[in-house]
Amino acid sequence: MSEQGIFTSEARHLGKSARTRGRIMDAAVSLFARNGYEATSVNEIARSADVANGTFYLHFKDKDEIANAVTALTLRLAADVTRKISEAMADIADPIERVAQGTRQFIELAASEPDWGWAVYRALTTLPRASGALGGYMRADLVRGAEEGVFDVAADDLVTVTHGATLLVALAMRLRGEAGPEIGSRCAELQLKMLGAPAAHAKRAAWRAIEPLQFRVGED
Amino acid sequence: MSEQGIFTSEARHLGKSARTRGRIMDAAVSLFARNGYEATSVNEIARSADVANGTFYLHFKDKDEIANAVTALTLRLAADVTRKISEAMADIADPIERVAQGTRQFIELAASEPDWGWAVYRALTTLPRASGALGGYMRADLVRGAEEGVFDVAADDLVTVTHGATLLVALAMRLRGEAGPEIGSRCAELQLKMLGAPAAHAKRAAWRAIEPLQFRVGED
Amino acid sequence: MSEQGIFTSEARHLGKSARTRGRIMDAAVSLFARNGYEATSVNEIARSADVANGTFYLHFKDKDEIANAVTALTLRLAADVTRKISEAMADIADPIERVAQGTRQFIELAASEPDWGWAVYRALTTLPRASGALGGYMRADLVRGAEEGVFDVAADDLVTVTHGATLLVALAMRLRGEAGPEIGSRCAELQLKMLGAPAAHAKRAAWRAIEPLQFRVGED
Amino acid sequence: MSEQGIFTSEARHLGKSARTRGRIMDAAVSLFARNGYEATSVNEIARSADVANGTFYLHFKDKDEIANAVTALTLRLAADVTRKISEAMADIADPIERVAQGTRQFIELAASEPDWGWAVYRALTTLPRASGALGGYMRADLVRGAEEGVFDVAADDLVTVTHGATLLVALAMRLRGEAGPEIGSRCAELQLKMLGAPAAHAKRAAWRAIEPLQFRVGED
DNA sequence: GATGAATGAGGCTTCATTCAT
DNA sequence: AATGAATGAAGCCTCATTCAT
Repeated sequence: MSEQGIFTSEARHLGKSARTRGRIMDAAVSLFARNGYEATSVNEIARSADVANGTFYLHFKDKDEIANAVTALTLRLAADVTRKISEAMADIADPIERVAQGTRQFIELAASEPDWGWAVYRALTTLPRASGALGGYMRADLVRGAEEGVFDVAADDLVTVTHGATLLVALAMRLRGEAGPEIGSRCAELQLKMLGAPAAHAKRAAWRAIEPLQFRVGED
Repeated sequence: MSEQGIFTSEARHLGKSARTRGRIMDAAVSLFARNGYEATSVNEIARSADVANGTFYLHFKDKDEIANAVTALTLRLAADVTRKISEAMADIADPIERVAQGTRQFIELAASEPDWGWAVYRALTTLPRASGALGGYMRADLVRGAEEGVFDVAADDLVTVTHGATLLVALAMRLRGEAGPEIGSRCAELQLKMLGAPAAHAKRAAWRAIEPLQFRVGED
Repeated sequence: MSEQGIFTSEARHLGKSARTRGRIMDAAVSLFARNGYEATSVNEIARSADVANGTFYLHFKDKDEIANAVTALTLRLAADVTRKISEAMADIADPIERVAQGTRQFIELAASEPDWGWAVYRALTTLPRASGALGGYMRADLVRGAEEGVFDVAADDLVTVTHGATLLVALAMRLRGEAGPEIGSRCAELQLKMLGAPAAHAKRAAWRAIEPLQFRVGED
Repeated sequence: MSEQGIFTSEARHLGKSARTRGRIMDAAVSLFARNGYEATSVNEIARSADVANGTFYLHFKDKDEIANAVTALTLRLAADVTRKISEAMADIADPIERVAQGTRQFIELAASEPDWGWAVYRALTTLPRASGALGGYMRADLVRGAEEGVFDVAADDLVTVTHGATLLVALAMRLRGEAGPEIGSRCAELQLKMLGAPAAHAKRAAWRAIEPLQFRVGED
């Protein structure tokens, strides 16, 4: 099971057709993330999914449709992940702690599932609008922090997108192997300072020991 | 002269061949920035540059080569710009003031030359390594600030790339018309807070009235 | 029963397999007539017949076979129709009256069953040899008329095919809705004049009131 | 020169590009006429024209465009031919003689240039509207005959289309080699009788010795 | 140097046909 | 008998690249 792709695993309880579709999606996610949409051919996806090229079109109307499907699923999984991270922090009220934990857990989760991590990275990087879909839970903490006066900026577009971009920079370094787990802490610290959180408090929250979450991406 | 593209103007003192090459580069920059590398065909570039398609290959070995040339020139021009911005601030010593001015001038310059702005955006966004090439002058201020103790973080990769990404977020909003000139100030403020500059000082520097620079991108 | 296709009804007393085959043929007739052989896909036929695409191949070796089967059945039904029209005119001896009635009844029958009408039109139009198969009963009247001296031309190929083509021109106009029931009379008049029948006699026969036949295409 | 296709010859004085286009058109005319539009592939056309498949698209936007071009040129040539036939009969006033000559000359001309003959046959057979484009000169004689009272039917749609269909039946037999030059006379006789011309006059006109026209299809 | 016609590999997509269930 | 997922050849078209002028 652990050898399966993120997206195949969603379909593992379903029929054969759904599993084939999942294999194709997995192949597409990986290729799109590695080479981009344009540079990835349908035949390449099919070959990588070990199906005939015609089979692709049994499951997707055209190349556009799989791109949309991949993006939608990527974002849905990302939203699931942020929701679960948020739920796991249900007992934490302090927005500073929440932002710090959220950023760090998200990065580590992505690091543990690099295909998905790159898919998220590419989706957020390529489709500017994607951040909106994902950012829900993340932005909630920024809004709350602003309301409570712990942050000194409103959670408008510039701030939320910059906040997200900061996370993505760290995420990419982590995925590329240019940084270890501490990058999450450093990134969180930058984010919190940018938001206007008190430096000492930010540092403490960002570097506090945390325990990794106990779920995997794509789990139901 | 003002009707010429950014890159043609570089070649205006050179021979006819160099001018043709410049026209092709200009066309490519604009098309790559607007539609991306894959979606831009060589014939389209040639047509847009008003040359026969075969002419393209007199000046560039293949499509890859022009992509590299475009990127290199984009980055060189970007470096020129940051150098000139830096020179224009020769009498400003305070790193906080320098970062604020640098960010704001860069964004406004890009806004006044959107083709170039998008080219820079795309280059920095697509090629992660590009930030290194560009960041030289910008990073110098981060380094100096760290040394002088005005900033509380070292200018390492995470910090400089995040610093750059923050600028890019604002730049994109400006180019898309989603924000006006004030976005530069807001962006600079976020950057400075992230770097650990005192909030009051940061705000003052970011919002101080400035006068636009008196040069154009691509001028020698 | 009246909702069934022309060809299904042929199979209504037979086993399930034959009925499925009939449904497939009905779908094919209609699609071939509407869109042509090449533009009609096997999957489309199967879908339109409400069977799985694989089922098609239980009943037909390949796409060619159903085309032949459809053509053969179309022509057989057309022959049935002309036979029945001929039988209904058993008490009419005058070849002029028989040609006039035959043409008019044929056109109106086709108009009342447009799917079949188009199938016949297409079969006769596409396959030049088809006219031979169909023309049996019609030609008989031409032959008899020539023998009796009411027509002044022998019923050779040119004459019979032209006779048929004349009918087809009128049939198409009728099916397209460009003409009403009177087109049968006008067509018959042209045919009879072409055959050399006396003009007055031809006109009288062509325009005499007739009563529609009391059977439906495909009835046994 | 006599080895060239009908359409190439139109381009023989033009540049290389026009000649290539002509070769492609010639190949397409022949293949469309032999196998039909759907059953003819672009690659087949290119191969038959001795060009690379990509070359096709230098000259035609898509397969549809060449079909239209072929049809348009076919009809234009057909109109040219009927015009020239009409001009060659400038000194003949009698509509009966004109119809007879027109039909016979048209068939013999087509027989002498079978590729063009088949193209015309297919165009008129496949595109019902095509007869309008072509029929101009032919219909003029029917109209005149009706006005002068030599024919007893008005030249409406049914009559003109049937008139044309009659010609096409004979044309096909001639092209298929199923009939010799006399088919023109026989066809013309049928047409004239259908139109109500006096039988003796019709026969005389249809069988009168004629001399073949002195021009070739596609000549300027 | 410049032109633009020509090339052919390769991409997207359809569809007749097969096969495991 | 029936299903419907899977196959892969083939069709349409684009485009990077070459070449004769």
